[in-house]
Amino acid sequence: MKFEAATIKDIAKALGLSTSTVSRALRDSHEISEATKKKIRDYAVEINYRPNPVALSLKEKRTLSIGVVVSEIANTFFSQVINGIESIAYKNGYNVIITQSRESLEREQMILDYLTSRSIDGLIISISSETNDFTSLKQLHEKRLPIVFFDRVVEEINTHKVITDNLQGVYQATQHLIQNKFKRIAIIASNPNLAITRERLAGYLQALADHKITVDHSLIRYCSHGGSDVEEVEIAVKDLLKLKKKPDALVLLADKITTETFSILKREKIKVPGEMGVIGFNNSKYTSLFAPALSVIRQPAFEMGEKAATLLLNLIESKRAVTDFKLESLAPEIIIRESSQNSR
Amino acid sequence: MKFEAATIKDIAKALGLSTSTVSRALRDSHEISEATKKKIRDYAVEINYRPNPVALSLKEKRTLSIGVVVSEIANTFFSQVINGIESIAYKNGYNVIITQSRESLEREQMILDYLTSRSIDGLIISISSETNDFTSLKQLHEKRLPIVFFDRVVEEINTHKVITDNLQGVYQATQHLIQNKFKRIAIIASNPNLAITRERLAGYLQALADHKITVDHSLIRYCSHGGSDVEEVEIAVKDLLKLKKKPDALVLLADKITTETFSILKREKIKVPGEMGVIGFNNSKYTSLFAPALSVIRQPAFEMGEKAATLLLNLIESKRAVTDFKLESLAPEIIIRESSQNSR
DNA sequence: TTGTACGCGTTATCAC
DNA sequence: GTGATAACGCGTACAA
Repeated sequence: MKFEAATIKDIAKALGLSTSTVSRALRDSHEISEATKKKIRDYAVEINYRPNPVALSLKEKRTLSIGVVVSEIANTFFSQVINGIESIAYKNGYNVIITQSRESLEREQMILDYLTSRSIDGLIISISSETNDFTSLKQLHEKRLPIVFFDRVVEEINTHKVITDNLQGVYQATQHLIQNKFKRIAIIASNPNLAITRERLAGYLQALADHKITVDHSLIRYCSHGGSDVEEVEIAVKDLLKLKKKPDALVLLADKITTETFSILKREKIKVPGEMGVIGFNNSKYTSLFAPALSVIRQPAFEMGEKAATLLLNLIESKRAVTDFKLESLAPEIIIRESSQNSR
Repeated sequence: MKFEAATIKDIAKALGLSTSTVSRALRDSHEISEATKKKIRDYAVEINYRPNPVALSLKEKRTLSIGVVVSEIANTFFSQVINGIESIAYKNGYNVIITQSRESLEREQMILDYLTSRSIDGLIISISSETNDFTSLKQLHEKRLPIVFFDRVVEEINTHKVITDNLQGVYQATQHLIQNKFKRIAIIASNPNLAITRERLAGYLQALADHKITVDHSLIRYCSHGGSDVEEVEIAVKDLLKLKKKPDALVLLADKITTETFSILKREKIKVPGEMGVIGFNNSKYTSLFAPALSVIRQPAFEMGEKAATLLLNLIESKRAVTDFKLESLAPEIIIRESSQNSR
């Protein structure tokens, strides 16, 4: 079952003209007489002619579409980034093909293989938490596929990158807890493979150092799937709760880890913030409706998407090879609500 | 800046063969000798040859991609549906192009125009809340573009449709409130243009009728943008609160209306469920973390996506014109939590 | 001002 | 068993 559409040929035949005349008329070439142009245009409208983008792509070796790879669309942060990307892309006549790696390296490879077999002009990607092998991304980069990283970037690949100032965000969050008299601040991080995990941890460590608090390594936990595996969060939280010297506050370094942890604490009837102060990364509006309302580190997701898309379109449309790559670091927003206010 | 990839021609030239031989060898045709095949295959692997999907599309008049139009990706319900669509599409070698109408008829038209100018093989759509003119969808349908509707379907267009059993869902939710001794149950609906709005309202009305409660039309409100316009929800809620005979419970007929209303009640310090019982459509996991935990009507979103995609692929791949169209109606899940439990 | 011929990458058809 | 050619739809260099 297929639906057929009109082509230039159809117009040419119907009007007794050649395809080139029709083509030129439709592109408003000055070498076509107004009379013919009008005739052709009118007929084109009449039969609702649309140029075939596939034929154009083949000819011009571009598809006017960009690929986006995120770990999960349903994650608010990513869907907001995608909104940003989309808004810029559409404005510039580009299509956006969105795909999800679901935190799997294997799926990410498949997607990259598929997308880049020539059906996209450029790529915007936040790598999966599993990804520790960048050869296929490197190959694509060497083949000069325009790539922009955001959020989970690959440090070793030299191209545009858009991130949140992760270190600052976590530094401020941790400092906020310290100033609220929390004494044993634990942290649950995502996969240590990821550069953002290391940066975020650095913010935590620096805040402790600046406030002359010695690091207790038993208070640092990792979730290698960034919280998308519910059990790993459960293990991390319960391990912390089992410690002889329990933490009295938590910094949570990924959206899913944050909500999952909050849910576990609720289930375990741990009072927040009474027994446990909580602040964590999360981009959902819903966290303000939690009880207690959740303090969060919020990333400027929409803006990140806009920036990433703008940079990518620059790369795609630049005539010569770009060598001056930017690292855009946007300030996160620290939203203090009840969950991190120590009443002691 | 562009990246070039190997073509059949390159292989042919390098090996001193014709393009047709190479093409046949790569498709494992029996009319090519094993020796030649091996030589060609090895070289193809060596230079990492990938067939150009654009050329294939042009030749085969299909793009192996399907378009999806939703009002907003960031809406959990839609992102879950998209997950379902994606899972089926990828399994069958199809690409998914996701777009957002942002509840705007104009944007929806643009998207349809763009997508269907031949760059997709089929369409899965949940129309925008503004859409009351279906001519362009009808035209596409007449041109035999395979279309599957989900959620917000167009009744007048005869094709596959996947919906939740909206009437039942709202019926049960309303009945639950009645059984919990709520006496004045108000309802905030989405745009009355939408078939789902009418169905959902019918569920409410039927539940009232079955329990011999007379309908009070002052308790029925509409949000024409489905709650994506914050103010319209604010107006609806405040109007209800201003009534001389205030409602003591609310049924909310769209995801955004639900969370927005909840947020307003919280801000206005209306006790839920003490002063106002609440139940509404919502697909986010987060609602269980609200205080009070929110009772919801949950749609089987992932499954809806799977079903819609499966039906669409059937349409696309069917040899003859399909005339037997299905209306799949999936059961919603009514999740009772605190917000709808009357303690009186 | 308009028409002819070619190429983008691939495969089907026909020829050798 | 392999090669040449046409076709998919479009735009453009070259011809007229």
